[in-house]
Amino acid sequence: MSAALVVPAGTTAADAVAAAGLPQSGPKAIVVVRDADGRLRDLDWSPGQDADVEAVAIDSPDGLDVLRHSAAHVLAQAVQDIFPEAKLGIGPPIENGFYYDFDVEKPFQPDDLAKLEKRMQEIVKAGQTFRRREYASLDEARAELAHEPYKLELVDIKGDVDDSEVMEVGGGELTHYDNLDRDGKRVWGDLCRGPHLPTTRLIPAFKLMRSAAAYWRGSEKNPQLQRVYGTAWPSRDELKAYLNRLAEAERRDHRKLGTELDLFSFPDEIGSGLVVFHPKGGVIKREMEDYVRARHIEEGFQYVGTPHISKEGLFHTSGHLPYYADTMFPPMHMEGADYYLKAMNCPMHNLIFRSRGRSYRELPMRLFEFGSVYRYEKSGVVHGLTRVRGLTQDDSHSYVAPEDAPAEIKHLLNFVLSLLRDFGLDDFYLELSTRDPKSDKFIGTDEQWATATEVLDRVATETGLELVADPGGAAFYGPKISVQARDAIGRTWQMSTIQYDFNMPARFGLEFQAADGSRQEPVMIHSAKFGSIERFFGVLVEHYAGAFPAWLAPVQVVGIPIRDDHAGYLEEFVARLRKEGIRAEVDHSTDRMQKKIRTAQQQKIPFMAIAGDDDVNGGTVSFRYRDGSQRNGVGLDEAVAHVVEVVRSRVNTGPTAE
RNA sequence: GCCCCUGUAGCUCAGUUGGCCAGAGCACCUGUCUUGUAAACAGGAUGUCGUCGGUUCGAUUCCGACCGGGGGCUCCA
Repeated sequence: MSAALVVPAGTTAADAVAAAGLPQSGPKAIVVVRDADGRLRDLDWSPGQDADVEAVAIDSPDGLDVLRHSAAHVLAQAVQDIFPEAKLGIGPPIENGFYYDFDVEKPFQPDDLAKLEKRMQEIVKAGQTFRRREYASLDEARAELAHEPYKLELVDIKGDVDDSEVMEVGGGELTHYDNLDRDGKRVWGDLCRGPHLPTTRLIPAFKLMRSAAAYWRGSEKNPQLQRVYGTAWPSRDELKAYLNRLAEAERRDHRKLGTELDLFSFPDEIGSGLVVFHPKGGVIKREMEDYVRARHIEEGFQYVGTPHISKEGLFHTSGHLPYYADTMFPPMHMEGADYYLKAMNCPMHNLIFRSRGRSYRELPMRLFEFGSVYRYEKSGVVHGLTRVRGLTQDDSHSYVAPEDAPAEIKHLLNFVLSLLRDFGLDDFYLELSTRDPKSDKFIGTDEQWATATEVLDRVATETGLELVADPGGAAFYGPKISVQARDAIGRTWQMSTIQYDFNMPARFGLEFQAADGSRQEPVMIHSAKFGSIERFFGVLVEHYAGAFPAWLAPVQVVGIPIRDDHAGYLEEFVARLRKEGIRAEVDHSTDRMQKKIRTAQQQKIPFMAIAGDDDVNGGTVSFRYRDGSQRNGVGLDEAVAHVVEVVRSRVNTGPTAE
């Protein structure tokens, strides 16, 4: 981990690290130190007076950033070696790796990456030293960087880019890092605030991953640069482990599993981002919906239904149209009116609330439906089930008296967490999205935002879950809490959202009659539990790698006869299961039994029920589970009860004989 | 929307430096075999090589546009 050190005046941090006997190479190497002000310093830093510092190892979060940013420099050097005309953009560390942006004549091709990687290996092997150098003045920097237009731009705006992504400038001074070869000759250099590894040789394992275009400084008004992504790790084993994680994620890809398990497809004839569910996917989707619908009703929601299109006036009233017209499908003209496909359900629920006078006795009023909405997502962002153009929201709106809003939000938050747990996700954190006071995108008064944000913050904090701030991430009409869930391999997905809305009730003129006879405006709380059924479906496919819990599995039991003449016996068993609502079938294909087992394994069916002469004679079946474990010779009554028990319990693990 | 890559059988993928009938494995169909826990054997059918246009004696191959897919950027009520 980290160790406290003193760097005596006039000596270097490296001297102190060596004197303390800390590792200077290997997977725990100390690569920089943190000074008393929390600032990271290179190992060749030499303080003017004795300094207390903390040694930072390459495998710590800061150490990894230093490693990866140094690898980005090596990449940039390799690019300018091979493509001397390339102009440098920025090259920060990111999660698990780094990137560097370049302005080049021709975009990089896959073989270019191989060449660059090879050149990087040479640079790493050469053991170049990174050396910090401070510019005496802005003009000196400008003169030296005259041939690097993007760097020049950073020098000129250095005041307002002091953030984690722009490593080039910041910290109140302007510095440069030179790469020196073993003879001390300068071979390359880059504007950079640092810090860096002492030498390139401390980059133990890296790999270039891909290239892609990226807008300069993140704005689509700017030119696109070519970005090269790479990854770097303190050891070869960690690199290998990271690549294995990526391979595992690829194996779980819901688009691939969706085809293999015959769950859904995106027919070209329908259009990009529009999914059709096949029978097996339909079973899972229906189980999800049935369960969620039942749970909503238990929790006091009323199931409603609304159409897919509406005249445009409704979306003017709601305020959506001015903000989101370009992400809605264009209108259809009919009978002198413009009809829009709906992109959100709340306006229609408001109309249900407003359809007659409401009493305080009806509150909280909770309207819920699976509402199909259509959004014209840009062509470049449509992605499997996680980003589609037609989706079904499990959308609810709670109308409450303002003083009851905190209790309602708490109720909703507990509800969504319990629902997610029911589906096997149980590792969460919360995000609180608030408005950006500098943006004019948000409507409502400061007081309204303050009240709403305070309520959400308080309720979120009370859950005891980790709470992450997301400034500027709010919807235009109010702040929101979102629930982020970690899946089986540690990736996080934004699932549920809960939004406090003080705006739409006023726009729709919603009111209820209070106990004292006065008319009052309710607060509206939007909540989606899964966000979209399609997206949650995709997340579940990846979370379970296609091996759904028994209660969700499209086929729960497959009967496998040893010989054809055992099939009739299994048909009787399967008929008993079906009577209990179990999705069971017998494999009547001409394959041999081993092949049928293989097929059932590949289809990830939870229960295989095998029967041959022994089982028929004994009045039993033999279970083989998805994990390969077996329970042989189980009596038919017990076998039926066993399957029914596992399915009805909705357990999300197993089944197994273990 | 922008940049790059990509589109050959239901799936995974070869292939054609422009030329007779375009290939493999799996899946599918037929037959033989009748089998105790992840692939029996033999035979068979399968494609307007994404679409439209251009170049050419000739295009699945080269060029262009469009459509779909992938990776990013931007965006995400």
